[in-house]
Amino acid sequence: MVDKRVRQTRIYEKVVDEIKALIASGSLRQGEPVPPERQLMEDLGVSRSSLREAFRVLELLGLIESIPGKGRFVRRGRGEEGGASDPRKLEDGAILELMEARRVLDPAIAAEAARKARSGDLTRLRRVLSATEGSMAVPKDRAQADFDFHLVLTEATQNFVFVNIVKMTFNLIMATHDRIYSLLSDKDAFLHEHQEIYEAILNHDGEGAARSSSRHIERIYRTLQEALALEGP
Amino acid sequence: MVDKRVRQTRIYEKVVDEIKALIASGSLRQGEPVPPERQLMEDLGVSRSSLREAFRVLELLGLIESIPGKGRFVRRGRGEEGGASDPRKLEDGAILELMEARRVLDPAIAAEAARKARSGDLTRLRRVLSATEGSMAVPKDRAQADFDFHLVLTEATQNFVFVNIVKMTFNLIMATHDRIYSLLSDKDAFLHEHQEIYEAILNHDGEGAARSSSRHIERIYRTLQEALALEGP
DNA sequence: AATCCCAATTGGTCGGACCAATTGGGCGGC
DNA sequence: GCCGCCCAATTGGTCCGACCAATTGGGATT
Repeated sequence: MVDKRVRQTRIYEKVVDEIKALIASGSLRQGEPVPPERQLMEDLGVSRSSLREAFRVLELLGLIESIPGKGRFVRRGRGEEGGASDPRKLEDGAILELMEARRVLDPAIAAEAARKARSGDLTRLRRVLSATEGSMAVPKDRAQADFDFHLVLTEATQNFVFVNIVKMTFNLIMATHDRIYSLLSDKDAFLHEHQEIYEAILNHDGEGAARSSSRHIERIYRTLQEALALEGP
Repeated sequence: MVDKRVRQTRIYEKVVDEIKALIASGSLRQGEPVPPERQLMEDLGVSRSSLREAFRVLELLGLIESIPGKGRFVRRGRGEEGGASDPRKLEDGAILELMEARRVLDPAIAAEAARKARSGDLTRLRRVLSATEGSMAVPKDRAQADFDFHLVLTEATQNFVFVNIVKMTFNLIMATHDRIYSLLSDKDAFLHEHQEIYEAILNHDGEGAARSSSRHIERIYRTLQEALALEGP
């Protein structure tokens, strides 16, 4: 009998969701302090350890900031200094921050990959491209395809720092902001742009790869910006 | 005199980088189990709590999988299944790779910081600069000063992805290669370049900040290249 | 030989303790 | 009365010890 057991939910995951819900509902507003650990233990009925593991995650997601001796604070969203912004904007802000980082990174990585790629890397890129042509219907598959392509691309740079960074950012995207790929529905554009990047790399054209990659991420960025603006209250 | 330390690195962050280094160096291979918590506590000399917070992060980054009752395992990356994963030692090559990543990142971060910095960020930058003027004698202090400056600079971008990236890459430097800073002895150049970046940010001059940052990192890159070449075989 | 059972191992959770940084209020000096 | 210093309370960071649940492997039983 195959073991179908689903992974049990850890307590810290529940806490993460509860805090995220508190932020989304407006109970915790941007810049405001989160109740201290010792009080939350009581309110949520969990131990301090679980609480702290949850906050480690929330920090990494860019939702919470911890300051020893002071407290934890809901991070301020983008730009909007003036008060009363939609609480929902916080997670949206995190998504846009992710994309802004990629606007810088992706073209540079593509250029470096074009310079450094070996034949084995090209083969693997080709394989990823053809493998994902048919499997981009569901948002989850699009996310996976995008991740696969960019990871293989990054590994072609043979720079472990880039690889670490890409793994990290994409995992952040896929772990918690899977909403992104339901907003990005144009699979043909995805495939075509990836193809374009691949061809530039095939020709060892660093500048071309950077340009294609830049167009790719700029389109995604604009699309997300518009989609998130539309969703507003 | 007050301790000028601007920021202390959390223990779990160091653990995260040590584990990442173990994976990158090939000491821990994909699919293989990570040593159990109770043994790692001893090996790394940290408490189980810090260890567990580190693994929460490594899980979120997709590097580790935890299975209760069994153990923790290095997750298989999607790009590199074909075996032959050339695990390189984290040595001189890694230093240069780190610097190549910074050649791309630092100017972009400086430019973004120039656009986004608020008065509080400028104050903190000034404080870091003046605090480190006198404390760059020992290599370890130079490393700390460089880290502090770049971290505060990055936090001025108010982009948590950049902050995460910088924390990780710099911690990687300091954990495994404080040797870098014994090769970089020109403390006046360091200070002057940091000062220059600061002034560009003060004027909200994105392009200027990027140029200064680029000069800074290029000098470091060249210096390291020469130093490592001299040390060579 | 096959099966069952139990003890050891491992991650998950809890509670308590202490440290370091920050903060705010009260006390003392002016 | 005002200013400044100091201390106690608060808060996150770290460590330690304990117990639970799931898994595993080997030995005892059948």
